[in-house]
Amino acid sequence: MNKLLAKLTEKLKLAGLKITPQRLEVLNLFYGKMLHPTADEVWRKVRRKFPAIPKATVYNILDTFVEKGIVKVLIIGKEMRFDFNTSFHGHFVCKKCGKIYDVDLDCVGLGHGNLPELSEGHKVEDFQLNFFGICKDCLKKEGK
Amino acid sequence: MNKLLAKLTEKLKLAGLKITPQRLEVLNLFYGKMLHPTADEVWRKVRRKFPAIPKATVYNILDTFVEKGIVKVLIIGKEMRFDFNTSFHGHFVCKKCGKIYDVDLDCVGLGHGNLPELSEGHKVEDFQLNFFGICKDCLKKEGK
DNA sequence: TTGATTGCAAACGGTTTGCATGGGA
DNA sequence: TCCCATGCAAACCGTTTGCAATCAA
Repeated sequence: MNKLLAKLTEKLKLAGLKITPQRLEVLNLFYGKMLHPTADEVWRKVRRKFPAIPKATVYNILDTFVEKGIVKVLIIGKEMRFDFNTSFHGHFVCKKCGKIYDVDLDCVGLGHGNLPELSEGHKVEDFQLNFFGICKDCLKKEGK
Repeated sequence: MNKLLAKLTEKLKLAGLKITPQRLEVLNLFYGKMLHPTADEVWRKVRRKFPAIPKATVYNILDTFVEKGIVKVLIIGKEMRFDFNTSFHGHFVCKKCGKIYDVDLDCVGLGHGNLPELSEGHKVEDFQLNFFGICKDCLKKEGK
């Protein structure tokens, strides 16, 4: 656990950010976990340790992280979410249970930072790919 | 031009919607054109013909069209936009000029309604793919 | 005529802003 | 000490809601 904190502290230092308990807590709660929280969800969890923390501060922390490339913004439906996994990957959103999964993009040739050539001639630097459908677990429950 | 109006009228009838001048005007302004307006942009254009139309009515019309499958919702950055081209295609957003282009997805095997098999086992029914980078026109201007 | 659609105003909620206070380097 | 970050309150703005008036069928 101390090892984790040391790692997260290092993460902040590398980004040129000051080490604050609030920032460490946000990282501690979500870093390396494949969750995709909204700002509100982050706020609710952080409040367990900092009951009086304003939502604006959480937005502040998250915005800073996005700016420094520690997290990525993710728009699912009409919601802004935060992705603490910054590697190249896609997302699958289950229409039934609403869960969001990370998905590997080798199947469409977009894995590991591989960028496509578009026939239109634009220079691609980044992309966001969201799939929608029924997830593995919900398929099982349906018995199909 | 009358022929176009007839076609748009037919479009509404097929969707089981009443023919109103406001709905026809929205379609007339955007149907078949590869634009990706925000609700505000639609409102501004419709106001030229209906100066007193409230924004809520435009939202109403657009929501109805989405429900009936005449247009698709598109979230680019943090903005909700409307896509009057409902065929399977992706979007390219230029970081320089902000323009949004439709792009063909054959290059990643996702053209013409072709859906991928994900290794994770989820059943894909739909997807949304946005590319970000520098567009053809801006590349030219940069002389690269 | 009748229910759907429009016009209008007010509410709503997630996000942003401004500024005083406090804490890390 | 000096900023940067936090805490707090209020503003902001795109979107939604409720309801009366109007219009297409």
